[in-house]
Amino acid sequence: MLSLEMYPSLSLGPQRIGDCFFRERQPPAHMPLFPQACDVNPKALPPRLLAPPPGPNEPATNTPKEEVKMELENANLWKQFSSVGTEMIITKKGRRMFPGLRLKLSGLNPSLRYILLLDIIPADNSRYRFQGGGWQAVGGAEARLPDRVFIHPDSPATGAHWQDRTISFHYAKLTNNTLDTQGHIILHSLHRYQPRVHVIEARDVLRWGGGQHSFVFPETQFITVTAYQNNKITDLKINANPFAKGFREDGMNSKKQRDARQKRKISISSETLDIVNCDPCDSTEHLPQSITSTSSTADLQALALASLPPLPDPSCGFRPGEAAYQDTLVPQQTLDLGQAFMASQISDIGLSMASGMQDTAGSEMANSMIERSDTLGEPAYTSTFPAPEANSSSFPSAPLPPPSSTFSSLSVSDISDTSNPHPSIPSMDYPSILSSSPILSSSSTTTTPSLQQTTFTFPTPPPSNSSSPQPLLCSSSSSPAANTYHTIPETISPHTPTDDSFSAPSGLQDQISAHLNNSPSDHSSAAFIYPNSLPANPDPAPVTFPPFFNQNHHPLPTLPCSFPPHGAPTSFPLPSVPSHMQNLAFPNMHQNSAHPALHLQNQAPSLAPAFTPSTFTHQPSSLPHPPFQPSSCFAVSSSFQQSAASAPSAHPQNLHNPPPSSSTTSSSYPPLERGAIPQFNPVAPYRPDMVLHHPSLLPQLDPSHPSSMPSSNPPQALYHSFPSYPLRLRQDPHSSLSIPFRHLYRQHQHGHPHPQGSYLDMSTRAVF
DNA sequence: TCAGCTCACACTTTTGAATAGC
DNA sequence: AGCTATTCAAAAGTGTGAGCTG
Repeated sequence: MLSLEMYPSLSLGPQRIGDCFFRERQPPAHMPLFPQACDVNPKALPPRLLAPPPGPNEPATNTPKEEVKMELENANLWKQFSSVGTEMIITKKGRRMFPGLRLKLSGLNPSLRYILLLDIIPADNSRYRFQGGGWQAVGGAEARLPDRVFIHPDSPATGAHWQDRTISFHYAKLTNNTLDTQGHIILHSLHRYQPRVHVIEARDVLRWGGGQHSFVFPETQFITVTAYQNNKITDLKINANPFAKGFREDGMNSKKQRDARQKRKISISSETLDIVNCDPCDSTEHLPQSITSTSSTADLQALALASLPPLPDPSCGFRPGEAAYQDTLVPQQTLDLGQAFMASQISDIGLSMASGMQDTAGSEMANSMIERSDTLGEPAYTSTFPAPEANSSSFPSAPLPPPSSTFSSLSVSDISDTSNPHPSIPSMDYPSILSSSPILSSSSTTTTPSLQQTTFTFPTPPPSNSSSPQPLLCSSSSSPAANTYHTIPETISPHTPTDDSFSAPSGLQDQISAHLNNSPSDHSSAAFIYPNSLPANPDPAPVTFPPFFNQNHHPLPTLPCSFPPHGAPTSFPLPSVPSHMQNLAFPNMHQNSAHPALHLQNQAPSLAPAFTPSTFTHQPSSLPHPPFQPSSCFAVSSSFQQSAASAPSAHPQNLHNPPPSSSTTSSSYPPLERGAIPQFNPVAPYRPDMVLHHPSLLPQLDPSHPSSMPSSNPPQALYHSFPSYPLRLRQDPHSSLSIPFRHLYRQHQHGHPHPQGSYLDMSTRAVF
């Protein structure tokens, strides 16, 4: 839990609470629902919405030179599921993910604060159906739903906080309710998705900036379902999830127990009838049970009887404990895929809980145990996710990756090292797409992992913590050495020519450069790395933005909420930017695009790209399905590689192998082929000009949809019925950003705050 | 007819308040 | 009075299966 003591900057007034945020277990009182919160008259807000930035004299924190790394703690469990074809139940009310994401972070600056986000993006453009024991792509994906982001409840927290414990996102819930008001992550059923975790440097929840690191673990891909399709998955979940313990063979809710209950009910009914009919059958023995027992009591009795010798066969045929007793004698069936082993390892969840595990739900603990057990005997990690074209659900087994996925956000080049592919994982088992897909054909020979270049550098306010060595991103891009993130572009695509590919208008770049040059002291002048940089894209010219953070802290004059029409171009004015730069649109933010615009002045650059799978297009299923490469975590470095997008090569088909990295030690996984995960293909680079003037580049969902039609007009909103509620926050009097935190809101449920953390809806849809 | 979805159900774990003991 | 441990009940998380829907 957060505390004001720990995070003084969180000591915002009520408006802060009402700002579409909800925090886990916070007092529910006085928390207006979103979007009402956004309608609050800004003028009524307390003067100080955000903590003042550190003073000029305030010591800056040093940016840690250590690479930010994220490890998937329960990677083995994930791999077990992935080897079968992970399915995630989604319900109207929201369903937790199991397995959950259990992560370990390292390389953070202990004194800086970070926000951890979880978002889930489509893995491809297909809809799936479980046929013939496997998943088959049967058509095109449905229109993309509002992109919501789950904010880890601890956010923002210091790097020390994140690194001292296992980070779990088990509170995040998935729903298929497109009208969901709970803030859950909305997904389509029978679609394949890829979770992503973002680490964003931030002074507090509303002040994001600095470096961003995005991590993708291919083994966490899953297909959403409303009911489990694959029995193997069901068995795995039952045996791994403590909440489903009752469904295990020896559980009270196992099929046999249920059948027994059913029989007993039938018997009770018939017995009751008999009693009513004055049937003299053994009333002294079972009548009390028959009359008073509920299924629960009957089960308890049955359980108690289980250890007893068989009861004499009642003359009436009513044997309450019979089934239960028999059930207990039935040995557990051996589970496929090492389930038996798993079951044995987690047979006593309570034990594991008692072992002193912290910060984990029971399921997570079970996972941990499973993980440990996996390290001893790890099953082959083979993904059964189908290759759409292959028409086959079965995949060859792939060699097991290292027990854990570790990824450094800065190690893009490492994983992309084509010259030194990981021998341990010669082939991936999410193959089909890769080999068959023309898009990936070029990359099929490369070991470069597909990277979602969602991380980018971003102006960071000076650290308030004097103990901090240096500000993470205090310097402009002009001084690469100063910022560890600035080096990412080169790191990612060292071999690519520098340049040029960045399509930002030269004028814009000049302006930015000029601005930077003129504002040397401005921390915000740091280079901005836009996401979705293509590995192939070599040299993204770093795009620098004018300072987004105004160091001067003034009362917030207003907190206007604008409601731009859906489909309207997601552009936002940048006060401190030249007039011709005022409308800076992010391609992926368009309504019909996967990710609506993020109207964050100082944050938009960092976030919008981060949550924008630019490569995801609502293409017909006929499109080749991108391959899925399990095994490694794709670190998304925070460098900006916008150029990739603009360059023709940005297209997945034209992707080039990233340059080999000199250091491969940071990643425990072998390099993945680029584009293994479709949406992570650096296809859609950020190109303001393209966005504004090249509608054809926008995602095409429905030909009939206005947004899909080429036109000079801005793309139409994908979700017409849902207004957007950009929240305009002002961190200083000089700049006002239209913040697209449309779904940053707090949920009220039965008068209680949302217990599951914070959600940020990146879409244009309103939560309410 | 059927695939997919919703809901109630029973079981389980988790959580927090109440209580007891020191 | 304050702290810790225990107990208890409510809330919430599970998969299942019947029923509904298009």
